[in-house]
Amino acid sequence: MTVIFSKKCEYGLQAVLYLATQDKGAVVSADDIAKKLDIPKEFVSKILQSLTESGIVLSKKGKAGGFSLARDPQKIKLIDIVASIDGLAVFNNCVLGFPSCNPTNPCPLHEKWGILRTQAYNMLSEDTIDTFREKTLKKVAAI
Amino acid sequence: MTVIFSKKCEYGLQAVLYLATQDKGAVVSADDIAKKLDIPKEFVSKILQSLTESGIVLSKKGKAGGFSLARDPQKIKLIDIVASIDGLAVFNNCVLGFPSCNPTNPCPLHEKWGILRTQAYNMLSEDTIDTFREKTLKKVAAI
DNA sequence: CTTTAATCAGATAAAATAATCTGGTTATAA
DNA sequence: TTATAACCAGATTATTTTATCTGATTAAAG
Repeated sequence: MTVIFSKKCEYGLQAVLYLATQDKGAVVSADDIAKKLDIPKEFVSKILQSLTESGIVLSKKGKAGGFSLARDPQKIKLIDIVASIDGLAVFNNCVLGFPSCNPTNPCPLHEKWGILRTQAYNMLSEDTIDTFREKTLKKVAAI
Repeated sequence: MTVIFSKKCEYGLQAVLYLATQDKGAVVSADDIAKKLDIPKEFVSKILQSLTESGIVLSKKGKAGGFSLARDPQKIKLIDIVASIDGLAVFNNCVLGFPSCNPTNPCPLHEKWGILRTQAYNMLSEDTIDTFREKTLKKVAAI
C-alpha cells in the first residue's frame, strides 16, 4: 500500500522531480525516466501524458522526443502535481472515514489530524521543486 | 479514496470507537453497528471477525450475540487497531514511493515527512480509546 | 524519402481492495 | 424443543487501481 498518494501520484511526483534535475530545456524520454526511477514505462508514460494536459510538463513528439518541465522549476510545487493527479480530497476527507467531518460535526481525531494535514499541505506547497534538485539527484543515483 | 488507512481499517476504527461508547460488557450486533455507522454490514462483520482473532474485540455467538471490547477501553489504543488491520508499513514507507528510503538514502521529503509521521503515530498511540467516548457519541449521533 | 524512435489515444488485462453471498454452527428464549 | 437471531468460514462478485498492449501519428536523422 501507498502512504497517502496513489501509485500514479507517487510516480508523477518522482518523474517531475527527476525532470527538475535536468538542464533547462533538456528532453527526457519516458523510457529513460522509467529506467532511472525503476518504475513501469507504460504507466509513467500515461502519467506524463496527463501532466502534459495539466500544463505541468511539455512533451515533444517524434524521434528524440520526450518530456521536459512546462515552466521553470522555481515555479512548480509538489502540491501542483498532487492536485493534478490525486486531487486535494485527501486534505479534506476524514482520517477515520466518517461522513461530513467538519468543525461542527468533528470526528474524535478531527482537531489533531487537522493540524497534521495542514503541515502536510504546507510541506508540499512551501518549496518549489528547484529546492529538491540536489536531494533528488542523490536519491535517484542510489536507486 | 481514503486518507491514510484502508476502508477496512477506517471501518474497524469506527466500530471499535463505537463499542467503546457502550456500557461495560454490553454486546452489540454487527447489524446494529453497521446501521449506526452507516457502513456495509457484511463488511464490518468480517472486520470484527478479524479483530476478534487479534484479541481486540470479543464475540458472542447465537441469538442476542454480537461484539464487545476484549479489554477495558483504558487499555486499547487506536494504533492497536491500525496495526492489526493495515499493519504499520504506512509509518515506514516513503511518502513519494521511492524504494528503500532511509536516513542514508533519503528522498527529498524524508526529514519533513518523518516528523509528520511521528506525530501521526503519536496521535494514534498517546490516548486510549476511553478518551474518545464523548466525541464518538456526538459524532455517531450526527451521522 | 525512408527508417527509426518517440508520444498519443484508446482498449485491454491483471491485481488489489471492497463488498456480498451461502450454508453452517451456536445459543437464547418462547 | 423448536424457532429465531446471531456469529463464522469460505467462496464469490464487484469495483478500483495498477499496469500493459496495439496501432496511429509525429518528427528527427540518415
